[in-house]
Amino acid sequence: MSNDNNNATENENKPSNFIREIIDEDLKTNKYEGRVNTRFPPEPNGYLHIGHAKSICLNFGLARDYGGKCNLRFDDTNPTKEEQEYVDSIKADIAWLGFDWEDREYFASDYFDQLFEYALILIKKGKAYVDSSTGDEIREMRGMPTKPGIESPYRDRSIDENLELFEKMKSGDFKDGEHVLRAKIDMTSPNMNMRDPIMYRIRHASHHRTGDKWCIYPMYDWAHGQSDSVEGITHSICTLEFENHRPLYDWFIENIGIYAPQQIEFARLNLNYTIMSKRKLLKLVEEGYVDGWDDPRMPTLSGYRRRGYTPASIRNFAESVGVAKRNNVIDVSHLEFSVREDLNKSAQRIMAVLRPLKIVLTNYPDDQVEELEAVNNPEDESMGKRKVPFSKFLYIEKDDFMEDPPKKFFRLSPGKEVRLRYAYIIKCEEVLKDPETGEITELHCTYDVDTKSGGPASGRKVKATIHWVSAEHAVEADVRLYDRLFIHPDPAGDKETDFLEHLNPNSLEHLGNCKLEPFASGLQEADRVQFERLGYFCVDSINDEGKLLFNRTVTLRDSWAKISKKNN
RNA sequence: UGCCCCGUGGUGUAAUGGUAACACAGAUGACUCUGGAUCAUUCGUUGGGGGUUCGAAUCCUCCCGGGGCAGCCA
Repeated sequence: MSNDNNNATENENKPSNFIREIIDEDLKTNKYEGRVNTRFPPEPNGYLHIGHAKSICLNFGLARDYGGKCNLRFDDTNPTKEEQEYVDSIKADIAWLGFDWEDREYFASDYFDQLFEYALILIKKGKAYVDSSTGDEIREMRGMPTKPGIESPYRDRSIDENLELFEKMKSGDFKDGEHVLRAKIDMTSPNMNMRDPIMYRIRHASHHRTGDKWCIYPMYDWAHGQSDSVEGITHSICTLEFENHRPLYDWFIENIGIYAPQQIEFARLNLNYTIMSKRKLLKLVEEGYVDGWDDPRMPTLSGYRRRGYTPASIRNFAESVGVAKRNNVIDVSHLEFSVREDLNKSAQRIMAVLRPLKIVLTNYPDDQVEELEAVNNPEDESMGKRKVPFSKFLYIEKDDFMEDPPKKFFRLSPGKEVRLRYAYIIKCEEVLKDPETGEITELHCTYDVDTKSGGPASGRKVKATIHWVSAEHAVEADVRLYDRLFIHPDPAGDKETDFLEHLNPNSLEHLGNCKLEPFASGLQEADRVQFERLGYFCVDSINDEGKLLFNRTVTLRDSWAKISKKNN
């Protein structure tokens, strides 16, 4: 049932975008000998989220469509934040999304030796120097966006002295922070990134891959472009905040004198009612506001996977949001549309009663059980049919009965009729209540024998058809319903308010007494089904007693919900 | 307030000097043994001023608005 379409080869709806235009132009002018080589460069300091999915689909999609390649490269230049666990999860998530980096799995740390050699070149050219100022001093001298910086007193050290000090930095003669290697560019540049940016810092920290081999680590700016260059990347696609880094990216490559890829920036994906910052997501995980990186309420790929999203639905979503340079906030309804569209075509239907209300069919023979035929998926005839047992004692959804219904309520109420899906039309004759609490405990109904589905009078129309489960045959299950994690459309938008204050206290509801038709007993972990009239659900796990636990992926579109909301 | 980027319906994205389009969302209706799906209809937009042009969302210019940059983070 979990037949994930796990190759992202389908030619989904793909409007052009400015990046494709750049590539088209480069191909026309033969700028890179007709090559297209992109890369997806995550830092292994957290789990991938839906924003990364956009970048993955973009980079791998471009490579696929232009007959090029896309590398996976871990940008692991900061040993204090990075872990193997994240490397593993990132690879798993990309593979799940349906993309294949083949044998091109690289790490910035693969290039530490090469980067060191490049640094030597710049030092020898008099274009890099060891600065022995403190962090505070460097910050001070950098100036402000509106004010030029001033040059460090160490800026004019001799090449020999720089060479010697840099070697000593590498060999561990200094403590953290004693020196840095800086590029000698222009302390008065209006672009802060060009004010003698730091290339290396001393960090006596163990790296998840290089261990204790290094105690100097390259900064992002010093590592990224050169890594691109070494790999022969043609189009180095990154997000908008790196726009001001491009002159530096180009400067390093030009001054070392190596192959020059082209950096292109696009607007990252933002979704309302959630956050995308890895730092904040980490906080939710570490402080227990969610169950982990893969909590189904998280915007992580592992969260969506556990929630029941299909890879194709996320790919389609990522394609449909487009690529541009303007900041954007996408409404979650786009994402929800994307899963529903996919699951509607593929999901097995079953009947499930989440909040059971007992029904007795007073005129139905006591011991009779009928096997009724039900359609597995009305959108896909090839999925066939199944049998559903019907008997005198049934459960229906509490929401499907109202003792005192409003105008447009079409479902069951005293004296009214509804059709039980695939079964009979029934009529509510009597409402039984708990004498203490007044709570409705049971409904006595009669059924109309002639109205059996497919039978002679089955054409008789009633306003509504509701789902049901035979009490004696019901499979017990737990179900988790999810709502948005935050009540605020932009939880992190207001710098004054802690984003945690916008958490939705009702983002998770656990239902422990759900009744499912017998078909459910054959379900496996990660299987996705539609509970008719309710939504799409995914098997989270099955406990030792064999009891199923479901996560609700997304509700069905629900026009009644809108009507009843309007009435309130 | 130095530099860089960006302003197209409620949201996102197209239109690349020639009728402003597509999707989502909303509304209405048809159909329906899922108030689902499907189908039809509908709502609504080029931030503002000036300029170039037969013709401007598109080119120029000024203004306004939004975002980014002051980590030894990426």
